[in-house]
Amino acid sequence: MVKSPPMSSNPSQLNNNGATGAGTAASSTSSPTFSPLYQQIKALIMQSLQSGEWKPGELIPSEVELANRYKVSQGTVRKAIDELSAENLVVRRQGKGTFVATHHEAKAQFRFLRLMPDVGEHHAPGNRIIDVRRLRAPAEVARQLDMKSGDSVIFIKRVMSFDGTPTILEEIWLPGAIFKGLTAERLIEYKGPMYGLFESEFGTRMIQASEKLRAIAADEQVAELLAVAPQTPLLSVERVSYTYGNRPVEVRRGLYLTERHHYRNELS
Amino acid sequence: MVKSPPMSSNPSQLNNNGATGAGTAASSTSSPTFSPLYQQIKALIMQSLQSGEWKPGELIPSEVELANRYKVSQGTVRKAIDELSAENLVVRRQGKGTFVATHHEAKAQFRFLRLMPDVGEHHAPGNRIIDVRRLRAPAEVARQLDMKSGDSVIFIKRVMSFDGTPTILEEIWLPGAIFKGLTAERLIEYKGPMYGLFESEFGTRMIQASEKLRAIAADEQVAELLAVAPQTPLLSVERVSYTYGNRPVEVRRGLYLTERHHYRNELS
DNA sequence: AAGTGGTCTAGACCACTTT
DNA sequence: AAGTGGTCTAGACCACTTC
Repeated sequence: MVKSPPMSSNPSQLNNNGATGAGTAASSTSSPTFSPLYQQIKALIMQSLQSGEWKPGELIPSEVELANRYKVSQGTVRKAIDELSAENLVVRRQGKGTFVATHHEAKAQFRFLRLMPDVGEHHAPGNRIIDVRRLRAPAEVARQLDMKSGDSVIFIKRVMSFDGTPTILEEIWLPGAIFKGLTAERLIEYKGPMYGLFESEFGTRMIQASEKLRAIAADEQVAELLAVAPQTPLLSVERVSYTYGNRPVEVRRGLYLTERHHYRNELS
Repeated sequence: MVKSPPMSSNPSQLNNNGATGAGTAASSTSSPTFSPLYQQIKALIMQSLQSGEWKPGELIPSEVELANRYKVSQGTVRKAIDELSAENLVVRRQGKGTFVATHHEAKAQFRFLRLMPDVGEHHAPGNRIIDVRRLRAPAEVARQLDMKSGDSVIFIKRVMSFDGTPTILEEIWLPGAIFKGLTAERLIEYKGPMYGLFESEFGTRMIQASEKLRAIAADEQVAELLAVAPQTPLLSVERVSYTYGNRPVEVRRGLYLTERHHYRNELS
């Protein structure tokens, strides 16, 4: 007599385990792994993001609409979107809706560029493309990109300048299969962050990255490109970037001149 | 006629704006700033953490109990604790309860130590205390600690070793008023992370930190302490640590030898 | 006025832990 | 069996945006 819960129809093909309440583990029989409903919804939404059903910058369906589509309550959809929002995959705007996150925004610009000027503001960097070519992946790069050694990759070498001072020398490797049409011209003429170009022109959105930092001494070739003395200490930043599903799609090795800049990191 | 919501008594001195529903902005009149109920609850809980009503490692009252205390629903308390958990101020354990986070845990150890060995696991570091003394705060340190130049600070200088290899040279400044009884003996005899000592013996818990990284060259004094050649490139890490209420309570300048280690950072 | 995300409540059931 | 956090639902009202 204690119970008279409202009871809606069971979510179609989702693994909800009967009743109104929630549940994590298996209930009836079979099936190896179960997860909370909102995690399943989250995974479904992420699939739609990955497949391009909703593109960067676009509005995704409202919470009510998604709740109807997936046959769950709005609160469950809400919790799923909460996590996607916390992971910077979508952006919520009160009164307007929920949008697919994009690298074409002033806000998202510096999420992947942690080098800050010691004093003053961040200006738009200069971008000098030194080299773009197609080559066979070196063993170490292939390993990091989860490719076979010798597979085709696009290689980019460039120098970024701040206030006219060469500051970052970067080498970038990208899977050739994904970034087939990428040329030096396209990189030079493109205004804005490189990840914006990748997202718009190649349908590949970087959503996470892992960096290893070291201090090294500039060799002669590097010193010349950065216009500093050989042996100048440089901050070495080796990055592997990932797209949906933790698929590695970029290796980037940067050398940062830190005489008037620093790499900012918040520990929390 | 559309409404017959359940309606509980109004939360005592909290700024709930009538009715069952929520609300952010002002409703009736007066009062300058408002915030969602769960934010107010979060602030109240944080006060209890800061005041030491619930100490690190201890169990805090259950969600139901807190809901009764603050005269709000369990869901509202839940959302408050969700955020505290996301900020690593508390740790939830299903079936057991919610605990105040502590630096005395294997898990929390490496939240503030990002230097990782290139290969293999992290071993317990050796800790050689070079100097501990009381002195007047240099201008720059005073500024970072929000103190007056010349105020009393505790100064610590130490070298940490991994696998017997000197790897980190650190200088640390702490407000003298807070860390009065801190001696070299105490630092040497203490086993475990320094932040655990600060938390247990001085009632000051570091909850957040901000770091600036640079590459520099070792001078002769540094080179000798780290047993490397002068001019060896080192990773300079300047940290300001904060306790509750964003109060800065530590300045730390570290020089990391990155020949067999790297500073790991996840961008997400 | 209608639609969207944001807050709050109440109640139910679940999984996990301890008694 | 009792208590705790974890999930799910339904419904109400709010603030913000657009029509």
